[in-house]
Amino acid sequence: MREFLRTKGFKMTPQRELIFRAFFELGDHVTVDGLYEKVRQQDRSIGYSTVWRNLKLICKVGLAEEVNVGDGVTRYDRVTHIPHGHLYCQDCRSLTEFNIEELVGVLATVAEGHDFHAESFKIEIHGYCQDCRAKRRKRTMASAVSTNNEPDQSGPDGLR
Amino acid sequence: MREFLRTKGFKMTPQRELIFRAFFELGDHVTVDGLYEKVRQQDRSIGYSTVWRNLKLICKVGLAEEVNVGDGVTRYDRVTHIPHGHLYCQDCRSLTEFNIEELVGVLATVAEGHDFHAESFKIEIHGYCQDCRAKRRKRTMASAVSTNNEPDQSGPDGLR
DNA sequence: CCTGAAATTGAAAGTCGATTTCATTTGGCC
DNA sequence: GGCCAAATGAAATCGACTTTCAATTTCAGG
Repeated sequence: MREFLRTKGFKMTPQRELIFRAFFELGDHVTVDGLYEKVRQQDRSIGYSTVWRNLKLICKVGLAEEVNVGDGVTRYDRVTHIPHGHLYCQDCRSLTEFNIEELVGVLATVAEGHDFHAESFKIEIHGYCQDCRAKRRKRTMASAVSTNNEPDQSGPDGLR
Repeated sequence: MREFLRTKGFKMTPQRELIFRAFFELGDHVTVDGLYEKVRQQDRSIGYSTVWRNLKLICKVGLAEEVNVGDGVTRYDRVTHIPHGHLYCQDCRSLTEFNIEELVGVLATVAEGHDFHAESFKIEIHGYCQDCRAKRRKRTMASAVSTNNEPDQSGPDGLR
């Protein structure tokens, strides 16, 4: 790794070493905060910005890429070269991957048809995962008439 | 419209009237700033938060939905019921729609296979539109050896 | 082993769009 | 008309980044 970075003009530091290691241990869909937490367990002195910068660096050297499902938090995936989409649970915010090799062909055709130069494809299915549905059922069950947990039936100005 | 809102417990106001009208005139992919600009041309006294709240309201009553391509700005689309994906130009940030009726079936199957309750599908093709590619070619052409416009070949710490 | 330029780090400050607060002003049903 | 919840506008706040800056560290070369 040190060697790999050196060839790209970057130096290795203890912090970087730790951050890279932690990133690959955590696997996919890592958030800056998540990685920061993890890294801090080993070294309380590492700053948030250092973690952030190194996550960006990992992307820059091509080992990861940002994933943005539109919930305001950027996640980082290891680059795999196997095109995949994401199942995004709107409840627990977890991501699950699924293969989309058969779909990229269709999308490539669509792009072509619009004289658009495609760089990447993004496919997401938003909804509720098995676990959260189960929890929700239980919760609703428990509170018979209940304090509504669900759909935003709030009145005017009850935006949000 | 007034009637439609009333049944949902909302009142009509001159500002709301204006904002709703402007939203439907602008068409798809409207941003808060964009709508604010438009609305302000008619009434300089309307505040940004009023525009924002009404855009949210339009979503709440089911007439629009948020579109988030991960560039930090939320756009609003009129709800159509015709499933569509977006071609997103990374240069000019424009959105173009394309039909995905044939793909939702595949995605529904994927979700099922993961015991995931799908609520919505999101399909995006990120890349460069025809126009921007043309402009880019011209620009590159003009500056022979040039000041590089392209790929981030910046050195260390040149994150961004 | 030294050196010095360049890269890196950590804390703090700054961005920027989204969202909320709050005092005040309506809208619409009696 | 009068009431009261809903709506508005300005300003403050939030939160996830992103940058700044002074101090520290790395490592290519002597």
